[in-house]
Amino acid sequence: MNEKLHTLIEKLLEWQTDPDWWPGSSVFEIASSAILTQNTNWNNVEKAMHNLLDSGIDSWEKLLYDEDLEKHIRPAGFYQNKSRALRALAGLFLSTPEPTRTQLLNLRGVGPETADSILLYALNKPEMVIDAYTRRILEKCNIITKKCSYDELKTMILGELPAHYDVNTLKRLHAAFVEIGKRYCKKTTKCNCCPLEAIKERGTS
DNA sequence: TTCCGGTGCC
DNA sequence: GGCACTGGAA
Repeated sequence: MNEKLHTLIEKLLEWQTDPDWWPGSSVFEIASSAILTQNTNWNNVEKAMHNLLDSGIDSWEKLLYDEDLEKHIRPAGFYQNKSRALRALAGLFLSTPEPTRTQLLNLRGVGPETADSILLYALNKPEMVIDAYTRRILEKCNIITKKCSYDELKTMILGELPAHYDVNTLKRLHAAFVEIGKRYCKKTTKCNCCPLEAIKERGTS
């Protein structure tokens, strides 16, 4: 039990963020954008998604056989890696509509964060997403160090959640991390206007 | 550790 | 012109 982390999570859950904040109206759109957003500004992801949808690519089958996939997703960057990952994901979803975490992780270009994003937001499975925002906020609050692995951090956070947490709680918690990360906890800015500042200043427990 | 990468902000 | 952006692979 980490008192400081527990308090921070309680605080974040008080935000009452929208559990359905992740843009996209289908499993295809949500899961595809999870690939596209890897280390990339969301603004660029939207451009890539619009290119796909404007070209009539709105299903795994169409994406799999689209010869211009690289061109369409170009604005999202890393387009060679991401187009390969998208095709791999399309193949998996076409054969298995509800893939497991292990199946997702076996795809080249799908790591733990992308897998958890797809499971939580596209398939409504109870997984916690650990992203750059989550990590940065917890580092600046002196709750973790850089050495903390993805799985360690995920386990740590799940251990502080209310006993009967559900999928929407996980979505709202991650949404709150993203919100704080985007608005206050920038990489190069200070913490003095952050709503979590009080927690940061509190000593480690 | 380094590479993949276009976009927007400073 | 420099750098950050909801990562992942080798």
